[in-house]
Amino acid sequence: MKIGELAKLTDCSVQTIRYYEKEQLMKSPERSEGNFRLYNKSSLKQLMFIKQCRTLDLTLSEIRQLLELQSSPSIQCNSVNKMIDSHIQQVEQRIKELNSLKEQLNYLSNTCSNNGTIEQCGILQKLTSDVAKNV
Amino acid sequence: MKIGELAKLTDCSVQTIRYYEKEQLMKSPERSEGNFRLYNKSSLKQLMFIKQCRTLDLTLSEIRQLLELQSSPSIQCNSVNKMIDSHIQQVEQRIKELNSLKEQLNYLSNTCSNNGTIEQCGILQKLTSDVAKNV
DNA sequence: GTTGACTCTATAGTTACTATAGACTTTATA
DNA sequence: TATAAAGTCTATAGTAACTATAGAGTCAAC
Ligand SMILES: [Zn+2]
Ligand SMILES: [Zn+2]
Ligand SMILES: [Zn+2]
Ligand SMILES: [Zn+2]
Repeated sequence: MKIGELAKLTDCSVQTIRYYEKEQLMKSPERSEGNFRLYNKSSLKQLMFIKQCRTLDLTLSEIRQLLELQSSPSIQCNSVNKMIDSHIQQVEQRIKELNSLKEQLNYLSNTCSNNGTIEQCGILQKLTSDVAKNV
Repeated sequence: MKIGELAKLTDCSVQTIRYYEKEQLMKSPERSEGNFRLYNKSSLKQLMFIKQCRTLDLTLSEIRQLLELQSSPSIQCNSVNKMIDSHIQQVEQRIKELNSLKEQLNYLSNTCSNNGTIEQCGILQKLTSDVAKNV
């Protein structure tokens, strides 16, 4: 199949597929006589694996590592574990941050009566006075 | 004060301050005879305001809008409100996403006994079989 | 008068794409 | 068969918000 079909099947953009190839996440496929990329089922699997990893927010570099590991099936897998666990921690950390952010934003939002002028706006006043506090 | 002192006071990097100036978030300060930037208390306030907004994850473009609004104190403030409320929604959305991500990652993590080989690794198997499922 | 710390501008790199431009190939239609 | 449309090719630049570097100039102290 040509790149456009692969793109549709995987819900990736054509450019993204070419990008993954350039970044060595996808093997360079064969080419047709007219120099078009030709993919097969194995390419499809490869790309779906990458996509799956991306939905888990693994970086391209981490995915590259996983792909490398897969090519040495008899070594220990604890590095895979470490990677996933460190991700979980990062995600947890980010959730904490965002929850605190949400609180702050809600607090700010409540200080605005929503029918006054910029000058009277509690949000801007709060943003400015927090500044003063911090200095 | 010179840029290094401002950087220390605000816990920003020198490059970031210059970057904010280039991006028109900070006014271009006066210069010394030797062409060094010279800042005052007002610059300090400005930068702290920006920093405060950044900790709330406002984009530089949004901060620029806020700064512009502040210079017309008598217009309505509802646009400020809209901006903040739309942020809150985005943050909530992201928290949801991350929670679901965390679940998936935890599930993956549990499928690894942590003392086998790559070939036996439940994580990689799961990542690959999820792929198959999606196709 | 020279060392060292600081500053200056301009430029490139980061991440994971996305969006062009300009040329070529293939498919569909008249 | 001619041509138009759709798809593909490479190469390059843009995105956000910085960060890092090179190479040169400034300033204070010893
Ligand atoms: Zn990671
Ligand atoms: Zn308001
Ligand atoms: Zn926003
Ligand atoms: Zn494992």
